[in-house]
Amino acid sequence: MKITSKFDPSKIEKKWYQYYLDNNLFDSYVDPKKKAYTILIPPPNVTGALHMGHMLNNTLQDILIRRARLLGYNACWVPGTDHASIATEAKVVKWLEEKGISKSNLTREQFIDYAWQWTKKYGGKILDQLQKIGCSCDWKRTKFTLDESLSASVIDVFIDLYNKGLIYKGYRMVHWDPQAQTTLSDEEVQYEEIKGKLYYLNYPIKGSPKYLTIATTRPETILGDTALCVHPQDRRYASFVGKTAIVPIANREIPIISDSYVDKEFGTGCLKVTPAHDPNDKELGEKHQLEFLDIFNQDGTLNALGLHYENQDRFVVRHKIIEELTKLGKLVKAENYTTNVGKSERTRAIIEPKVSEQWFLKMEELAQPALKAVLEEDIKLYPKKFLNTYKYWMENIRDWNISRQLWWGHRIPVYYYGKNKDSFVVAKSKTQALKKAQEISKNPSLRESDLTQDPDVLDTWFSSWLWPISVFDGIRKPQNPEINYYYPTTALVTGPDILFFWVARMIVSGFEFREEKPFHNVFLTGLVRDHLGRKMSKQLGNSPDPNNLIGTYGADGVRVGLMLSTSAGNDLLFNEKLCRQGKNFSNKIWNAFRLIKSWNGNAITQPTKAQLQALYWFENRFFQALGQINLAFERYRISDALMITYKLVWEDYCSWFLEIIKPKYGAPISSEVVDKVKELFEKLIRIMHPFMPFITEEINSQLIKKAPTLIHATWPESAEFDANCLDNFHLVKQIITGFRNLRKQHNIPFTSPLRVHQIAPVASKNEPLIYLDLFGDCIEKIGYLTMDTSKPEPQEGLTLSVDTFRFWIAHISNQNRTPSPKKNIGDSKEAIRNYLRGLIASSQSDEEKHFIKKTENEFFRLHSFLDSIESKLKNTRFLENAPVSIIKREKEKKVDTQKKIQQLIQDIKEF
RNA sequence: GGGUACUUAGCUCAGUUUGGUUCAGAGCACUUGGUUUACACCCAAGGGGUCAGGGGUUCGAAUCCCUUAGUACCCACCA
Repeated sequence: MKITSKFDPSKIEKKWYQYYLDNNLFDSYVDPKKKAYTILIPPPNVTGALHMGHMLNNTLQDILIRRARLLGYNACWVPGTDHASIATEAKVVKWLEEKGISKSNLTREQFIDYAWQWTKKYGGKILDQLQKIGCSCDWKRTKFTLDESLSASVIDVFIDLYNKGLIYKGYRMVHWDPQAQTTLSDEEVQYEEIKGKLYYLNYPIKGSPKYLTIATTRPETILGDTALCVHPQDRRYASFVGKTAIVPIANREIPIISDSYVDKEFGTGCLKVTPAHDPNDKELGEKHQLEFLDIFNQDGTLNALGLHYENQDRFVVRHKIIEELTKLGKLVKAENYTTNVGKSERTRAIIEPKVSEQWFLKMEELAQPALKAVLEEDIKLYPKKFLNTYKYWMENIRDWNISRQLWWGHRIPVYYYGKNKDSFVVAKSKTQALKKAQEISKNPSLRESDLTQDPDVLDTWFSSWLWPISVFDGIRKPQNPEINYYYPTTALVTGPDILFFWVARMIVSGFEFREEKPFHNVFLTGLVRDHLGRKMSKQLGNSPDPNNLIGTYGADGVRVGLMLSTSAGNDLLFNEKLCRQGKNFSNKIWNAFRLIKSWNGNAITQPTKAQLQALYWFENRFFQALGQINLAFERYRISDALMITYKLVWEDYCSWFLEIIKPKYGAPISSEVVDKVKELFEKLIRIMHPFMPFITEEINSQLIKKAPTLIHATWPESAEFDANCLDNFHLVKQIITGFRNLRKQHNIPFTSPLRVHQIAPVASKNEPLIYLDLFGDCIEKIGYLTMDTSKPEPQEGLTLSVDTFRFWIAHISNQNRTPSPKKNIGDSKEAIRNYLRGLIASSQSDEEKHFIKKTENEFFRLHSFLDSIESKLKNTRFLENAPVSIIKREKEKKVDTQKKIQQLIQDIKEF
């Protein structure tokens, strides 16, 4: 591959992903010798297209799984998709409509057939997209919730729970989605504030000229009214209780009852009761044994009870009925009113509360172990703040409505054999059902054709709550080695929006069917929002296309961009700029690689002191950072781990370390140094690999090849580090930065940029502790800073070469004004001050005086800066803790630094 | 209506468990200077914050307590 300065990720991404697949590198097999690290993908909807939320989730999972692999675990990431009954069925219906086929003209079998066609054609695309961002799933294990084994598990579980008496059939006020024509669970309903009207209507009283006024937001439901209700202590209405009111339009007679449920303050204090269409009214209705009048068809139009409004939509009727009531003089007034209206999460249709017959799962008992496990932190939630919400929900859990009036999904294994609603059996198959039915009904002449299976399917979550068990076929085969090995899984990574839908229920099922938690850790990511804080949605069009992102920034770049902004558990305000940062980082790494690769080390050249020093320092810095990274991973603070890595690589490795190591152009470099530099780089590559699998893999293949691929590599081992050395280097940085700052302030022009070419502190007390050649090629122009601690006596400040000082002056003024005196005026502060005063005294103009004064200030500023760090530096010994081998070589190669400095000073003088 | 959090630099967020050696931090953005031979997708330097407002406890508060304001999420939904 041709090396270019700009890193082009597209080719290597394809190349490496294909290589991984061809060599089955993501596969995992039961291996008792290794510890398992298991992650199950939260199965995306089979209809789904990859969106930013998936990108975030799955990148996190991939980072965890790749790191686990490096740590030597048997890492297993199981992918798969969810059949998502409502969402998929809706899509299939739409697809068929486009083809001119109506669902109502199809038999169930035909429809299911089409649904499978659709699924096979368009479904599961999302898994291909996951491959593009580098997800290292064990693709051979890919599961679908409608797979045979998973479906069979669902049916087994239904039967089991039914036999335990936990599943029952009941009439409930359910959320009815008139568009999808199915019930929804509480969780599938979203409330929205809608501006509507509160209508005040008069109900005549039978046998009296008086009337009662009620307030309602839903006037169309008056046709289903079966009572009026007032508060028992409400004196205004006491005389009405027990009388009969007449429903306008319908002219039906209904009782006037009293119940303390009614709020005297709201509206008129008089409530119309519609038991079939309001959850609270339903309770009132049951309590007072009122009639239930269901006035709606399944599609939200009115039925025969709607009289002349039959077959008209509920919202159309609302307007018409108000017109009619106005004509009849029953409408008192209409106030503007804001009300919360429930909408279907899937179809956005306004929910109709409806009493209907449904299957339920009793939850209270089941929830107990699941509650306990989380409260006792047997299962850990990250971040912890979700614990309270979880607790509250589990303590107030309601029975789970598990039936859905759809075709796409797991059909409820209930078979009716008689006309009576209770004449049913629960069985795995029709054949078995027949046997049972024959036994129970004591009617051996029953035939299969006499059996009708319940038309409903199960809630999608009723299959996905078994996911951790059923992907390893642990429901049907509890002793399956697979499930015993991989279960409980290590971590679950998902969004907090499905904490109850899914996470809580998986915990419940885990304890119920395996008596063991399904996972150790739950990592809840934030929701992905745009940079304005809005949710990403198709309507807003603010969700970037992942494919484009990958194309523009590379998979590694996008991964880094996403991870940079995911502080644990907070929503993520996604900004494409972050991907650019990720891409820039890739490029930086690539160029560091190019630099290192270009070095041809030779055995003759000796390492410089600065190089040895830098090697020693960076190694320690690496281990410091590694410890921090490991800790961040343990706490699931992935973005922290990445940021530490990012700074380690960019700042420490590239900006400081490589700049010190780098020889002057064309100068030789010791092969020993090159080897060590590569070795350190290779360590960095390994810790970067989980974040940026592709670029690291490519570099590994070109540079070191220690392991055939990074899938085979190991995570670097932790080690103690020399904190003292890090402190010392920090000081060196401060000095250098200080000088750069001064240079910048004085706008001193340089023909070449400022670099640190030498940092050569040495061990012996008899040598200058540190000297900095700050200016590389421009050495003759600037000179040196020396800090000479060879003198036993404590010094006043640091020794600064006067020639250096002169040079400063020269440059601060301008090129023409190089000071003439070349005599040594002494290095002490006093001497310099005297010298300056002399200059001021003899200066010709005010301008020059001013200039010198200014220079003096600057000089002493520099001086006090150096003073401030001098005390710290005095006792610093950079090599004190260096490995013996380095010290040895250091001694062998010892240069008389002082001599060298004097030589250089001499050079400057001559200049 | 009930509950849980949150408010720190222009932006996104660490730091609050256990008050004091990270106490005012990071990344990005910004300003200035710079094409050198890894990288301008770059290098170097710099500016920026009464830690939401107010009060209290303390020798000492971003951190603990009270209070006000604002924001987010969860739960329940009143006709």
